[in-house]
Amino acid sequence: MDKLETLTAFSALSQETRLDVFRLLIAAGDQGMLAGEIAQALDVRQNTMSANLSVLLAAGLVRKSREGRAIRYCANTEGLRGMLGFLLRDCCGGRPELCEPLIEDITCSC
Amino acid sequence: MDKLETLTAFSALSQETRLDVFRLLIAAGDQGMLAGEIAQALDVRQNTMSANLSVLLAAGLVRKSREGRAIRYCANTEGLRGMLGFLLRDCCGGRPELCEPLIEDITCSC
DNA sequence: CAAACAATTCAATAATTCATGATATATGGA
DNA sequence: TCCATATATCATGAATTATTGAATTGTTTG
Repeated sequence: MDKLETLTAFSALSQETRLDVFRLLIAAGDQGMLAGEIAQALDVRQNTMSANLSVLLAAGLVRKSREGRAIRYCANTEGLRGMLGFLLRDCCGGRPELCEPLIEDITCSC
Repeated sequence: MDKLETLTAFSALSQETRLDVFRLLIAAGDQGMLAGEIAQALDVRQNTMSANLSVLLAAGLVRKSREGRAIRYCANTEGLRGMLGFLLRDCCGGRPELCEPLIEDITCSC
């Protein structure tokens, strides 16, 4: 993850609806949610939600897959991990081996 | 850390100069850096840097302390921790005890 | 193939954010 | 007190971002 990707990810999460979506998808776990379900759960219009989901997708924070005529979205913990990795890369006096294991663990494949 | 604070923190880190500053301060560790040093290191005008430092301060991501006529800024890992905590609060099917220890550890008091 | 449904894209407006120049505040030293 | 240094604030204009209504694409069912 480079600086631009990290900025894009932070920018994506700095908007209320998108933060709500990401947290919802984190809570939903591996099975994710359909776009329509997400819009309904958060009481946001369909096209607004679609635009916000595209932003999260472009930021690498969610993944999508078609399911019949609906589209399923899942949180992409890989993206979150990359973001934290870039942010904290030099946090231990340039010895990343001290922090990287924690960053690996935090993204909850638990 | 509530939703508004989290949004403020993400917003603060979604701007290139501020992301650079935060990473610089993370790397600088406990001793932090003077406002002028930061501006010089990143080649940013004094008033622009001051405005950006205020944003980081308001977001709880840095702390400041006066030192003679200069002002020293340090990364505030507490703020980062809160942000991640809010983001991942429900990541383990509502069993925070699975993730919170990791979130505690990640902010590198190492 | 046509109708219904799910989601996306487009164009336009409204709101927010950013850097800048000028000015102001605060501290230390002569 | 007067000046120099270090940082912060203010007002402005330029650029970016968000939401909306309307139109469009892709999918399933009859």
